[in-house]
Amino acid sequence: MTGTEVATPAGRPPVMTDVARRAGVSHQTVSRVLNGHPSIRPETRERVQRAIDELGYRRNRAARALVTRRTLTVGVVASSTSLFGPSSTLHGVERAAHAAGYATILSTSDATDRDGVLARVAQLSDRGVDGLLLTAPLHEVPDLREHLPADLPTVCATGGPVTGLPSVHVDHRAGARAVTELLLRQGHREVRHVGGSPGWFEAAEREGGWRDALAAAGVAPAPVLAGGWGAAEGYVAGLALADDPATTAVVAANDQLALGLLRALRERGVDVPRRVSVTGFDDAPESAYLSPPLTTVRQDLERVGREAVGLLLERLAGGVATAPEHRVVVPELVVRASTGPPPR
Amino acid sequence: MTGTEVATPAGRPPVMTDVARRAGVSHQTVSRVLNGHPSIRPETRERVQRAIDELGYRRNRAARALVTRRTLTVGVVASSTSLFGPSSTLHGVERAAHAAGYATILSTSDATDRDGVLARVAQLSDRGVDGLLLTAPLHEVPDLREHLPADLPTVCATGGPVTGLPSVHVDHRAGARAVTELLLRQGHREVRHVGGSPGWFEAAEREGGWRDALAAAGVAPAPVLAGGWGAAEGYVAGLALADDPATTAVVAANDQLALGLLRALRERGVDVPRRVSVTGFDDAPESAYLSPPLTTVRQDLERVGREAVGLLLERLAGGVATAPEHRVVVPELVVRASTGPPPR
DNA sequence: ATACATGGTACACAAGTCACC
DNA sequence: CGGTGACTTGTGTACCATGTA
Repeated sequence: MTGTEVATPAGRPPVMTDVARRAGVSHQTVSRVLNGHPSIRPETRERVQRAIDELGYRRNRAARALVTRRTLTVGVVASSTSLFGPSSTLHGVERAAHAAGYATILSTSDATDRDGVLARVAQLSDRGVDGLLLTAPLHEVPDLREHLPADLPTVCATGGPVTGLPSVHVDHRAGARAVTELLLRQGHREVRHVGGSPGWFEAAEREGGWRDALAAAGVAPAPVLAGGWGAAEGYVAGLALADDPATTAVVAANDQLALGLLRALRERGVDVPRRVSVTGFDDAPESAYLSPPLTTVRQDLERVGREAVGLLLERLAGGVATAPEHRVVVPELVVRASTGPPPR
Repeated sequence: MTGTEVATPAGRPPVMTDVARRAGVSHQTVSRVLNGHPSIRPETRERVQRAIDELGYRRNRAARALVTRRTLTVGVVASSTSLFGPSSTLHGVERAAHAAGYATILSTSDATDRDGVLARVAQLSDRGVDGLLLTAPLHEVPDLREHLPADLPTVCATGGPVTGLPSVHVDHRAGARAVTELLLRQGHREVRHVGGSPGWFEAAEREGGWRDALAAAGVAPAPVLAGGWGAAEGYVAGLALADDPATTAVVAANDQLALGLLRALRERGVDVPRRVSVTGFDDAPESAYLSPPLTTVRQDLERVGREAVGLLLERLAGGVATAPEHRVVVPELVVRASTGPPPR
């Protein structure tokens, strides 16, 4: 912290015995002070502490890790970290882990690629992380559990529950159902859907929620428009929808898609929300400032990250492998100006 | 990788001597194989390798770090990781570091807070990272160099050059000058500026570039509108500008601000670009899909991250402290439909 | 005789911990 | 309370002796 490198006369960074010598105590006593052993006279403790400060002594992490078999590090395997969702989750993870004294090693794996993810996991395991947090889309790997190191506590913060692993996830289905129901309530007789990237649990669940709501209302779902997570895909879908006079409402799988949709509809002179209502999913910070402000579903992803870390810390502390717990975070409908009753 | 935990008969994970025993060689030979020592018979090498595979042996990172004094880990101190800019840089950093065999420990420090950053640095240093990469806004710390651990290779990937440290940064000034010049060329007699968050080098430099261009054209700069990095601040600025008939062009310090501006102007019935031209900075993925598509400045931040890692790796390998190098990444003007000639 | 390939031993790295006084 | 000494964690490595080609 001071920048000036305090060291022993010998020139090398101080070690525990240097502290002991300086404080006039033994190796053992310094260790007791450092690890909060009860039977240490306050005066001794203070003398040791002073020696530590004067020498600028810092415990060597590697040596501790070697003997304690703990690194106070958790590995995080994530994908698509440039997207708003994943990056929010990661932020929550990093903060919560840091607050608990753990560092996070992030390893991004670009694809929905099972072997890629497993390779990252192996690398992190080799690095000696105490636990593992997965946020990559993994629903395609039903036997994931068997492919992970058995002795490495692991939790998921993904789109949905993962077989055999504790996980935290948002109830995307409920969120999508809620927006769709909103539109139906406002009088729309048909609601279209622009899907997220194939292979993502989030995409499948949101589509599922949309279907659920339609089914409950007795409306037959029109074909899903092939999508993705970006504005470009939304734009393409929007151009297609603009030419269809029957369309009065569109549920997009995320806000970026909705942004692209809005652009395409405006370009074609289709008024939102008077002729077509549009909704998103995520509530990205800028979605309140689109034209018109976007009706969407807010999901507290930082909380998902926090809770996932909490779950992991429980495993790290408890040691006992209780049944895998699945925590569900409920999203919240945010109604803005991009939705309204259909034209008559 | 297999998930089945291969271990010695004793039940504990295999260590080097287990491999040696199994291969019928010595401790020393295994080590030589592992570290690529030249004088090893191919046949022996193979026998050792087979033993390693059969036992599922993995070298213990902590033990290696203890003796080699290298962890193959770099620490990254970042702030505002939820913003598009920082998160792009981080992505480049993570990928480049991973490709070079280094893991990254991310430590986010929320504020433009010098002590906060230094605390993160100290924690990472204690963790035994081999090098440090700073992406937090740090121009306020002219004597930063003296406050950092002297023996820890450190580079910056920030808004601008940092005294005494190697760094990679985008030439924000040139970027801002280029957009401003574009507007002047198109005939605008006055160009306003909505600034970024105070305390950020990026914000200061972009404002500087705007001023430079105006000065070169002999135009007196109107007061900067207080800003930030979010759409909300842009919206506020936009409401103020909408009422000013003299305003025909606005340079925003980033795309989010521009998005807020567009929203406010549309709300007030001000046509973009026919009455007012608007530009951003960043070229976020969705900026091509705003209405109208945003003229902006693209900066290759992933490259900034990559190059910063490259600089760091040089220091880690070379050892020799050459003069701090500053690499500058030149941004690129992206002209879209949000700009045009002023109304006559 | 001269490389090369390997074994054996010993110690270092820095901290944690146990038994005993 | 706290000192002493010995031993542990898993690798890296220097040194020196061997054996083989």
